Amino acid sequence: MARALRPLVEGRRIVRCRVIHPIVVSRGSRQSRKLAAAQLEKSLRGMRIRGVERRGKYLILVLERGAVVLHFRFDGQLIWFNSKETSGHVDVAFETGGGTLGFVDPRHLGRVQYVGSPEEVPGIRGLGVDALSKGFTAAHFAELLAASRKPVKILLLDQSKVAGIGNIYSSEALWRARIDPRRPAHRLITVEMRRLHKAIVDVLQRALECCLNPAPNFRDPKWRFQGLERILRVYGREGKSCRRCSQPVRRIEQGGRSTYFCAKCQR
DNA sequence: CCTGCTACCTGATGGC
DNA sequence: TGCCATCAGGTAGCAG
Repeated sequence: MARALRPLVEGRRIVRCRVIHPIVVSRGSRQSRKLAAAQLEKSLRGMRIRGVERRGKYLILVLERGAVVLHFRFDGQLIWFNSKETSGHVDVAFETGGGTLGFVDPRHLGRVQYVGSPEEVPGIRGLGVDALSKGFTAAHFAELLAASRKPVKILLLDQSKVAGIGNIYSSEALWRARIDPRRPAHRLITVEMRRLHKAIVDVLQRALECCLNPAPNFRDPKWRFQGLERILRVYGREGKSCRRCSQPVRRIEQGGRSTYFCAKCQR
């Protein structure tokens, strides 16, 4: 998202910001939502967008002064349109001279906020090492695993340990590394930790390549990252045969979320 | 401090 | 067709 968005918005000035559904700017009362919405609109008026950054699953529009922090949760997305008319389900519209960026989230679980610095957002301050950064080394990862008794799948989802791995890629990485998602993290042996580390990096990089070509078309109001299914080996394949050993893929619940794995070749 | 559970929202899907 | 239950790529806040 950050890479695709950069050429579209970098250097542009936000002429006006309109909050259409205040629920995405605050989870407080109706009153406090309205207040937060008004403050966001006021803070962004006339502000130039210097750059676009990503931290874990947060997207950040870096402004001349302060920043807009976006989180998409399950369904949030961005679209770009030319008119000022907000068609469809736009929650927040950022109008620039050359077009409007819309934050769209029909379920309203996503968040949009203006901050002086991204570090003010607790979720960002608390992020662990980013899975796509140089700091994510096998050695560091091994230390994290060794320090936790949680099931390894649950640990992978903990953004305060490693930032950027979600429910799909945690299942995918464990399948690639042939590790049972239920195993306590600290019980993995060194070669398994290294295998899992490589699997995480590989699966995220493949997904990234997939998402960048074809690049998302923000002008299509119902665009989605395409072709991700092509790289998925287990996620969502309950009952279908394992791509490695033909055993049926199982779905279990861990921490209230679905995990997919093969009980035969993941040990 | 850590851990596990639930609320937050709405739309799509599948069984009956 | 309509109705109901279930599921969804995530995180914050709470209790223990």
